[in-house]
Amino acid sequence: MRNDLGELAAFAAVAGERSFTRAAGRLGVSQSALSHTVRGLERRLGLQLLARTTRSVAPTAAGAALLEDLAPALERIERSLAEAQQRRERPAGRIRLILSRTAAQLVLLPKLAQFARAYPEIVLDVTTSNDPADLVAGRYDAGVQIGEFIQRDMIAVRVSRDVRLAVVGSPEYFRSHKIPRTPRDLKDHACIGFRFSSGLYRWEFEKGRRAMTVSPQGPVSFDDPDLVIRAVLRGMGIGTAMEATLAPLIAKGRLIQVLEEWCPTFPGFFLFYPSRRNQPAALTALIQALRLKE
Amino acid sequence: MRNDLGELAAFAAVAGERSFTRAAGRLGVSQSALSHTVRGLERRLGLQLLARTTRSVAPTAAGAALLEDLAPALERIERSLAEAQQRRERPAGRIRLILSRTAAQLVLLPKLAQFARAYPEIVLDVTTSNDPADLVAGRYDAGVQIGEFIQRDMIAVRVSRDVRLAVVGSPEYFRSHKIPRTPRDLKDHACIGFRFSSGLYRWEFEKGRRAMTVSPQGPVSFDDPDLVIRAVLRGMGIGTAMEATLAPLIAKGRLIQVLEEWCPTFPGFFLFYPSRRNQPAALTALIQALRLKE
DNA sequence: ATGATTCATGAATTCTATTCATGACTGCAA
DNA sequence: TTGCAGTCATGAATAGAATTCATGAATCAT
Repeated sequence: MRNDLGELAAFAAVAGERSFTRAAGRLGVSQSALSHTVRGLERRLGLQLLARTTRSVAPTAAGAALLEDLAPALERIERSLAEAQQRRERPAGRIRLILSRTAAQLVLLPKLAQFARAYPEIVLDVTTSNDPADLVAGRYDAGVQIGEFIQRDMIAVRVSRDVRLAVVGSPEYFRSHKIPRTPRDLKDHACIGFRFSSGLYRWEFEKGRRAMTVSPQGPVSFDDPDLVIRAVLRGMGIGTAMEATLAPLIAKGRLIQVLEEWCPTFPGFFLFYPSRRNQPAALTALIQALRLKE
Repeated sequence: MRNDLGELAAFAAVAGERSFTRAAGRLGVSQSALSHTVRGLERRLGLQLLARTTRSVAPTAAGAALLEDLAPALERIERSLAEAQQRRERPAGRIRLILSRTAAQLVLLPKLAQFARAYPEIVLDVTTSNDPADLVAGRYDAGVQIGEFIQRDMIAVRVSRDVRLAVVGSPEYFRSHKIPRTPRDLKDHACIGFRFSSGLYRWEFEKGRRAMTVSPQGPVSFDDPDLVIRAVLRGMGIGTAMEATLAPLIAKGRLIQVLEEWCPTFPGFFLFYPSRRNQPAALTALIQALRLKE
C-alpha cells in the first residue's frame, strides 16, 4: 500500500542508529536503498528530516520533532504485532476429530499422551465412526480415514504406513472347521461381517493378477470392529480386521491368521482437513503431531 | 521500504469502515487492490485479521486485539506528520540577500512592506554590492543580479521586466556642451563612470545592426551609482544609470536623456539561489514574493 | 427468481523498491 | 601533506510487488 509508513520506519531506524550504514544492516537492505528511501520520503513530505555530512547523520529539528511521536508509535505497533504472533504460536482451542475406532487405536492413542503434554491448551473432541465422514458440512475440523482420496477443498496427510487386513479365526473354531485355502473356501465358513451404514464391507483379496471380493455370510455382523473380533475370539466364526490391531492376539496364539498371501496392503490412514487460508494453530499442531515422519 | 506498516494502515482502514469498498474509496485505490493487500498481510503474518462474508467485514478477535494498539499509533503518526507539515508551511528564519543598491531600490524596496507584513517571522539581511556575488561560498542565501547567466547549481528566477540604462546630463551641463548625437560624440564629453571592483563599466550601445561600447572618460568615476547620478545632477558631466531609477528626475526636467535610440534593453534582474533539495521555507516565500508575475 | 452489491482471485500491467557501480567528501594515520 | 578507509549520494538498471482489469461467487432486497 503506497503510503509513507514504511519509509517513516526507515527514517526512525537511521535516526536511531545515526548511521545509514548501520541502520541498513539492521533492516537487511543496502545503504544505498536506505539513502534512496529516506530521500524519497523527504521529497514527498517537503521536509528535511536528517542532516547529513559525509560521515555523520543527525535528525534535523523537524526530524526530531517528528520522531518524538513516531518512535513510540512504531514501537507500540511492533510490540502489538509480536504479541499477536505469540498468541498465534501458542495453540489453543478445541478440535473436533472424527475417525474410526481402529484409527483412534492405531493412529491417535499412541501419540495422544505426548501431544496432550505438549499442547495443554488444546482439547480434542473425538467422535468415532466407521463411516466416511463428510467434513465439508463443518461439524468436524478433521477426520482420519483409510486410503487417500481426492476430495474437493480437502488436504490429505498420511498418518500411517501401508496397512493390511488380516483374516482370522480362533483355534477352537478351526478344531472343527477346515482352514480355508482360497477366498472361495470362505463360502463354507461362518463369516462375521463388519457393517458400514451403507452396507456390509466386502472383504478384498489379491494374489498375483487375481483379485476378488467376498461378501461375508454368517450368523451375525457388527458395526463395530472390536465386537467383530470378540465374536471371533469366542469361536463364532472367521472375521477380518487391521493386522496391526490383531498382531498381539495372533502372536499369543489366541487367533489364527488365514489366507495371508491373499490379503493386499492399502495406502494406510490419512488425516483429512479443509483447505483453509489461516487454519487454527491447534489444528496445525495436531497435523504435525500425527503426520507420518520419514 | 518492505515492511508491513503500509498494509497495517490498509487493514486499519478496512476495519474502521467495515467495508473494503468504502475503505478503498477513502484510500484512493481499487477494492481489488485492498483485497489483495490485506490478504497478503494476513498471509505474511499467518493471522486472519478480518472476517468477511460476501457483504460484510469485521475484525476477528486477533484483528481487534491488534487494532487496539494500531489505531491510536497510526493516528498519532498522522497527527505528527500533519503538524510537521504545518510547521513547514509557516516560514521563519533569516535570509542573507546580496544585491546592488539599484536592485534593492527597483526590485526589493517596492515589495518589502507587504512581504514583511505577510511573513513577520522572516528576517532579511541585505548586503548591497555592485559586484557579482559568488553565492556558492555560502555566505549568502540568495542574490539579485542583472541578466540571466547559467551558474552551476544555481537557479535563476526573473524578478523584473527588461531594463534599460539611460544616458543623462543636467540642463546646466548641456547649456555649455553640445548634446551628443552618437556614442562616438561622447569622447568630446566629460563622462562620469561607474566602477566595479574589476574595472570601469563600459557603456553599451546598439542601433539596428551596429553595436559598440564606450569606456567613459571624465574627471571622476564612482563605485556607487547614486553618487554617479548626484555628480551628473551637479553638472559635472554625463552619466548612465537604470532608466527606471532616473525616470522621475527626467520627468521633472532635472536631467536630460540623450542617445536614447542607442540604448538597448537587457533581460532585467534575476534572483539567484542555490539548487537545494529542501530549501528553507523562508527562501521559498521570498522567491515567490519577488518573482515577476505574468 | 432476479438484479444489485460486495468481496475474492488470477492474469497482466504499471510502478517502485532495491541493487549495482561509482563518485564525493570527511576524518584519520603515516 | 598525502593516501586510505569509511560513509553518504546518485543515476541507471532490474526484480518484484502493488495495483488494475475482468470476472466469478455469495448475499440481500425486491
